[in-house]
This record gives sequence, structure tokens and C-alpha cells, in this order.
Amino acid sequence: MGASKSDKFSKKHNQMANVLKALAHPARVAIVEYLLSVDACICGDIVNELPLAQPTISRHLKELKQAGLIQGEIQGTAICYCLNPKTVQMLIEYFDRMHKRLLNLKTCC
Amino acid sequence: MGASKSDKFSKKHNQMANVLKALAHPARVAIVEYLLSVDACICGDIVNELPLAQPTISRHLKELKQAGLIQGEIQGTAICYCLNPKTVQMLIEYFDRMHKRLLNLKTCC
DNA sequence: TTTAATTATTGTAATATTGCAATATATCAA
DNA sequence: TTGATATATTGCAATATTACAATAATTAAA
Repeated sequence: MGASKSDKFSKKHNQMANVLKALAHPARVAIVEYLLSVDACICGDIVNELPLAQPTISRHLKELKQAGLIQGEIQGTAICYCLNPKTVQMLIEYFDRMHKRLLNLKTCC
Repeated sequence: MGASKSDKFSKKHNQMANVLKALAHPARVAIVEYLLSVDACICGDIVNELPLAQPTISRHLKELKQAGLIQGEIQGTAICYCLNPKTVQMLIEYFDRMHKRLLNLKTCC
């Protein structure tokens, strides 16, 4: 058999894995960082920015949207994408908790 | 064609995606959180803790190790695994920078 | 309405990941 | 050395992901 026994794990672990999976590809990391750098909601010049075809970008955007990392808003023929602060906030809190707990460990190896 | 045009993206984006990919599976999230919760370096009772076979756990551990998220140390016949503080630190800093930059955006959509 | 521009979807091929059984490897103890 | 224990590796099957060409859908402007 193979592939994804996700039903055997807790909802929390699955949700976390899903959000991180959305960032587990260089194109999607690049998209998120681009959105961050433009200091504004930019739509499809992401396509011009990245070395991938338009349908591929569209798919990556869809995954980021489904993970709640970005939002899209229709503006005429274009669509304006931007980061979802709530999800980014959630990620920070997650790793911050991790960090704080880590400080109390002896890190034996 | 298909699959991973990683060579077209920057080293930084690829490295980030690789570390996050290591966490992009509920089993590996569970392993990391378990290591965090035990407050000590635990070896193969991870196998008892998770609903997966030993070879599968071993494979997940290997991926976490390759991503630099965990470390292993041989202790007799057993192997002691623990988190790598440096990589966790790197993740916090990454998302913290993201958060700070996000605060300056207008988040228009 | 027609045309142009922008984004999404579908179909398909290539590749990567996941999981386990079987097996190999390594270390300690007897 | 032999046996027991713990972990890693390999081989294979099932599934998921990635990418693009072709096409569809949507909206604005002419």
C-alpha cells in the first residue's frame, strides 16, 4: 500500500502539516515572499516574476489559498492576492511555543 | 513533463521549502511534537507512540534528520533522537521576520 | 455583441512520496 | 561466537504532486 495515513493522526497534526505543506515548495515560498515584498496586494504579475507557466502558478495559488495562507479578491479582470495575516500569525505562535518549550530541554544529543 | 523545477528557484527558497517539507506530514509533525513533549532525547519508543510500522518511522526520521530538524546519537543498540535547536531557531526567525514585515502592509484584500 | 485580457480548469505525462514486508546492519549480553 | 534487541535499507505497490498545453470562464472595453 502507500500514501498518507492521515486519518490515523490527530486533527491538529494534520492541520499543521497541511499549512506547512502549502509552503513545502520553492515556488510557493517565492510567491509568499513576493507578496510580502511588494507591500501591496499584487495579482498576476506573480506569473511574470516566477519561472513557471501561468496554469502552474494558478495551481500553486490555489493551494496557498486552500491552506489559508493567502486571500484573493476580484478586481476587474485581474485578481488581487495577498497574505492572510491570521494564518501567518498562527504559524508564528506555533513555532514560538515550540521555541519556548525547547529552551527548557537539555538537548542531550 | 512534471515535478519539481527546483533548479529555477533560489537556494534560499529551496532550503526553506525543504525544511518545511520535512514538517509537511502529520507523522513528522507528531514526531517533532513528541520529541518536544518528552523533555529528553527519546529513541525508538516513537515507534510505539505512532500508528506506523518501524520502517516507516525510520524513513520519516531520516527525512527529519536530513532537513536538520532532528539529531541522532547512538546509545548502545538504541539511537537517541532529539530536536536540533538551531533549525528550530531558524524557523522562528523566518516567521518572525515575516510577521514583522506583515505588520507594515495594508493587507488590502 | 465582439474582442482582448486575465485567471481557472482539465487532461495527461513525469516524478515524488508513503507505507510495509522482508532483509540487512549494528551493538550488547551471554 | 551466538542470540537478542534496535534501527536502517531495499523493493515494490499505491497514491500524490508537479508541470504544461489546450481550453474554458470571467470581466472590461470597444
